[in-house]
Amino acid sequence: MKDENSCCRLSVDADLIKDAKACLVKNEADLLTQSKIFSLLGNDVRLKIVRLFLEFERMCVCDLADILEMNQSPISQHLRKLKDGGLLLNKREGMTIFYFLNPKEKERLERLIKG
Amino acid sequence: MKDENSCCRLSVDADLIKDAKACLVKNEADLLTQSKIFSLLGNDVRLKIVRLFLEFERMCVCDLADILEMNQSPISQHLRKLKDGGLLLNKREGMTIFYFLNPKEKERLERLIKG
DNA sequence: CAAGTATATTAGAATATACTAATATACTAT
DNA sequence: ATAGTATATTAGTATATTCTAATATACTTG
Repeated sequence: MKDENSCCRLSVDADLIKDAKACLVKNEADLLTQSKIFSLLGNDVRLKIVRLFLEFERMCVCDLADILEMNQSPISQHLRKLKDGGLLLNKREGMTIFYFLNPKEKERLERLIKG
Repeated sequence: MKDENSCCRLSVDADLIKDAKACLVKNEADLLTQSKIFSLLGNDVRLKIVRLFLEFERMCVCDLADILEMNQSPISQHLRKLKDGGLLLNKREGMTIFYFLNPKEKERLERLIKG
């Protein structure tokens, strides 16, 4: 009789299993943060947006709609996700709401995207 | 009358739009590759799997099922995606199919995940 | 070859994602 | 205040994702 998920080698690798579990627990805190960021950058429209902000200081929704040749609504929705995820901030100036990289995340994003 | 997506500042920022479009075109090639990798790492189970492979040379499906306390089937499905995405390779040895990092991607993954 | 085992695949359900189209909000400026 | 404009939000639809449960595959080994 064997565990539903385990093959017969279980006893041999008991140490690996234990060590690996410990390894995950140790990194649990930032793992979810990290996967959240990856999933934000895992959409090509959002990745384009973030890449643009690495080159161009600040842009408004309709700048991006023009650049990406998309409607304003989906751009706005992506910007919201990026803002909710902490990657972007925004600031109104007159009629325009400018978005820009959250300075706290800029270095990380540069590292992730530009290498 | 105005373009559906554009606000009245369009003419002012014509250069930005042009430069930004050029910027995207220049990076188009690796942008999709990059967003594909990010989306693979944007799932917390897959991120855990890849992190584990950065610490432990090679593991089989049921190692991972034990470690992550998940059924074999979803693990197998995630491994397939990681393999299809070029991040993992595998090799049968006796009864066991071992997965391991694709050496061509190891450095990139280390950079992305460990910083 | 036959039986057993590790792994892969499939179908299906629940949920999440990303768009369109329409509308609401919040500000500006006369 | 009123009208106008930039942006945000909502409802709805099509598609994608991720799991479970069941089954198929491919190998090993007696």
